[in-house]
Amino acid sequence: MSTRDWVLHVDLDQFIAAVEIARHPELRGKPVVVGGQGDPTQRAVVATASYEAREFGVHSGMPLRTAAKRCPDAVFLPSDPPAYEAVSERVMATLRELGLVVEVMGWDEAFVAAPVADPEALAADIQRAVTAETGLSCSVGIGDNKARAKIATGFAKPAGIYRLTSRNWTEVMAHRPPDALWGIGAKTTRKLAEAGITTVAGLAAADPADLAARFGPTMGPYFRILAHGAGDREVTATPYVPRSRSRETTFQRNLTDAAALAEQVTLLARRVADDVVAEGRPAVRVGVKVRFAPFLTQTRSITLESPTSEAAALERAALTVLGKFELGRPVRLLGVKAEFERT
DNA sequence: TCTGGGGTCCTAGGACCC
DNA sequence: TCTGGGGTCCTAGGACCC
Repeated sequence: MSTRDWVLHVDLDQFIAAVEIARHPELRGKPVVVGGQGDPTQRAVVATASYEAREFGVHSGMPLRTAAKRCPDAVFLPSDPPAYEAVSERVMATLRELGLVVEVMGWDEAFVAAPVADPEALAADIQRAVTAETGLSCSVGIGDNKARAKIATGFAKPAGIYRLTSRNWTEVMAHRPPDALWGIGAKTTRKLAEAGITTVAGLAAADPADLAARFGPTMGPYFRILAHGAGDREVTATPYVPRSRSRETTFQRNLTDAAALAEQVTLLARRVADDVVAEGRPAVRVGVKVRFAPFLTQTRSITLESPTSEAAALERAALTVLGKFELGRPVRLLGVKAEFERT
């Protein structure tokens, strides 16, 4: 076989739980749930559950309280982002040391350019190197573009390798619901069903003009392209430039008092200002998010008169934006966001 | 299932201008 | 002044992803 431009998608298995198990070996084989402060009575959700915990129906995004009901014997651990960040960097460094172009997609996943004749052999090399360096296992999807490589990884888990290309796309994907595609979720799947489209094959055959009318001029036709498994194959190591920085907090007890809300917004704005300074580019917009009990979320924002990285100016702007809300009802979450200039 | 935190991109309406 | 059409900016919300 000749050299081709394969794309590999590398995804660590149960990453956060695996990092915790690696440093607490006595937890291996047990149901482990990581999230929040590790206290299942608090307002927080599951970041990652070990495969043993998933057997009980525990999954990411589930409230810790629910996880504890489903799996009372699970070990609950607090989330420790700096630890995951450090392990993630070692994984990415390992991939680069193999001489690969790596496009990082998050703590636990990356695309890798694979201009090789035997992508399965490279995938196995990657798995061995990652395990040797970190003790963690990963799954690898092989595709003729990024979209297919990403979806392939789902079929490779755990610790496997799977190849998805134009050759087997229809056989593997045609009968599946639209949310099997990367970029289509539950909401769009439901809207598609209302239009009589319930499978990837149905979406691939849909009328682009009809999709545009239902989902907008960009998203509609794009969904059809997704259903064909088409997409770009360019893997770039260019560091990405953030568009925004934000901080938000869900309170353990709802807040109502105006002074307390202003104080919390000020604290969040200070943290955002630190991030803006670290970024080295001024903010052009400031937004505030308020989630009222039980779960109604509103946002307000302003464009700054002039771009700034000054903490005092960002705090003032955030308080001004807070003033645009009709407060008085109990608040469960506050957030502050700074946006940078689009280039 | 009483629903975290940090992001990205798209849509749509109104303001404003020519 | 019974009211066209295009372009851009601002703002709020929605969907999705890790």
